[in-house]
Amino acid sequence: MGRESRQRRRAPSYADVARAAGVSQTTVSFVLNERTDIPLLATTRERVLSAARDLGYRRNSLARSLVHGRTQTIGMLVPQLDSSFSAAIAQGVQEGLESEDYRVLLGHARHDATVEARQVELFLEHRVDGIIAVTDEFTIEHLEDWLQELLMQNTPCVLVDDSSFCGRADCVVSDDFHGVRQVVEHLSSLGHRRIAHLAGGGRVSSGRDRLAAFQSAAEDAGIASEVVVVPSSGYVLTPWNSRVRELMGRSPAPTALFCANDTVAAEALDALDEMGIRVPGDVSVVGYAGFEVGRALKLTSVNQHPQEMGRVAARRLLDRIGNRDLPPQLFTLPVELEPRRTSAQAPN
Amino acid sequence: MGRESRQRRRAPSYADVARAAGVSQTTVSFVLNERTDIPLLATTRERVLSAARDLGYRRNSLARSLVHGRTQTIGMLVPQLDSSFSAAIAQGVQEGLESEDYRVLLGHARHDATVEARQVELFLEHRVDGIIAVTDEFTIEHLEDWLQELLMQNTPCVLVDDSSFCGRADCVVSDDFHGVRQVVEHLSSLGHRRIAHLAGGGRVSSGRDRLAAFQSAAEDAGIASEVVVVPSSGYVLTPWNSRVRELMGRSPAPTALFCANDTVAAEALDALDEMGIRVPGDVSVVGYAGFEVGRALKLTSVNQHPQEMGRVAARRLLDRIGNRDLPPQLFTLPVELEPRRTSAQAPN
DNA sequence: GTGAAAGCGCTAACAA
DNA sequence: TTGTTAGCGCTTTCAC
Repeated sequence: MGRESRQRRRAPSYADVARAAGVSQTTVSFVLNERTDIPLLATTRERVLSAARDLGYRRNSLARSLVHGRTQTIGMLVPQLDSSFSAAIAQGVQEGLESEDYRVLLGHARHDATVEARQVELFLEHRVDGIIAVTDEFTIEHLEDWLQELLMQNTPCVLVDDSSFCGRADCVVSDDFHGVRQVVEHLSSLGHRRIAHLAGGGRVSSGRDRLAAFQSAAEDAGIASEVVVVPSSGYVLTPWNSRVRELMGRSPAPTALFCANDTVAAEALDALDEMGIRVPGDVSVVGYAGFEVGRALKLTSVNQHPQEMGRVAARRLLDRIGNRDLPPQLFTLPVELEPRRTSAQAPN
Repeated sequence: MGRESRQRRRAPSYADVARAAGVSQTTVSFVLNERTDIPLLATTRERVLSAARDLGYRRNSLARSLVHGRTQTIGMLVPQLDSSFSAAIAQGVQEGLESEDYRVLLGHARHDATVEARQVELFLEHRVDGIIAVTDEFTIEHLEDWLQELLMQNTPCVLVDDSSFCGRADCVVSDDFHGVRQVVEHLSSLGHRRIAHLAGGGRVSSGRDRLAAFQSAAEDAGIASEVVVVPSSGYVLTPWNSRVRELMGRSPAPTALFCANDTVAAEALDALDEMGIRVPGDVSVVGYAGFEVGRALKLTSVNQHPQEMGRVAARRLLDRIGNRDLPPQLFTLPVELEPRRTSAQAPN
């Protein structure tokens, strides 16, 4: 048990197996890859297999990839993992890939465009077969920089949660238009007219889409003149608490708050609680795209299906890897309003 | 623009750069790897660099890894990503790796031991430099199968969230002993004696530790004879709702519920709400290790730091990759009770 | 200062 | 039915 024994010894290679079985490397390759197109003596097959087993042979996918020019690996870029949204997408991607044997390289951009670009670079150095990128409000403006290059060199690529590039790359998004519309119709049918929309960021397409959908739905409901939009603060964290206080101090105050996402909704609920305003008695609150949080708070909210988005993205990426000439496509996944406890008939 | 142009053309290699610069591949290698130990004419350096730039050369890490016998890649095994716990660990791992340029291969076991083993196999075929595995109640019994092999071949490996193997492998866990103790002391200091513990699974070490800690803390608080432990159902989803109903129907009923995790706590809150029992007026509820959910519900709970666990695991793995002879170590990270709105003075 | 050549572990023509 | 050989893109020893 000298120091040697603690080193990881070189893993056995075809050469070792070949020597042990008394055949050539080619034969080893044929046997271990189960090449049915090649006729092989059952006895040689056996000899090779048992030699491989005895030596504890394990295929080396690096060498394989080098030869094939294909890594059976995709890169998955996420803005952050500790958000249930990205995490669910990541989970869906893995599920979509599961049947094929594909590996996933994970790149975590932590909302930083430089890190993001570096991760893409690492993916490319690794010669991934394709990339799935979950877009991010904070880096979307720099997406073009690297996406451009991917498209030029025709590297398969699917963008999730933003449709800005839908003519040039595959995109998978939620149907925010109908999601928002359902919210407005829900509130409107409960008699709400003074609806305030605490809006998300306008940089990512989903933010813009939701805002546009809100306004269009308000018009169709004939309440466009009474709704109010509270924009987010752009690059700094929005102080929703004070916004809500200001909003509810108006007269007439809104009877419903439609929040851009469930985190905002949670903050709004806190503010209302502090002000002694009852939900849904005095004011209704609707969230958007929350998972655990929305459910835990029994928040009326729009359910998105991030896991499904991930699955769709993965399937599409595989298709595109198979045929790089597919035209770019936009996948719009349905969402649905789930009324829970925070919305009710408008007061008065 | 024939079909050719749509194919991904072979990426430029050293051979191409060498030809363009009129030097040998060796020189290209020296220049592009910034080998300061090799004396090189500034002019050749320039020629090589500009040729590389012109051709859009990008290093091929597969080939590199093959030569070096090192991939600068680690495998990260998670039971599932759509739980904020694993996701936060994953995030921490990435952060811990960030300074070095390491890649992360993601393996998602979806609570299935077969899938898990397969992912480990994929990691090994990819010749990862090490593995970080987040343990899982549902597969822990089969962990031994593959861990054994990793240890034998001395592949660096760090286990997160279970200490069962702490003598044989590096483990990173939360200090559940003190976490639970803080809960019992908190409740006890509020006058609670009849505390019910809705326990987690006993398969993973953290489950067992929490239970043991609960009982020991109850003894120290002199309330051991009054506490009650409600075990989970083992392999099926525990119907906590009915358990809580049964529990609160007893006489005397407990005045505090200590839940194994925040999801259980959320279910308990629902059940209590349905029964018209007020929290924390009639009964206090304490959760454990929740993040978004616990915070959103304003649940008194014990905060763990999964992100920090991931960081520690990553640092340790890097250390061990650097020196495989380190003795296995157990890292126990602090946790702290955060009293929020669901715990209060015991009634009467 | 720079290059030729061998080799990392595998695959695939082409021979035999 | 199996072996020989070249080559994937890179690093490195050893010459020049």
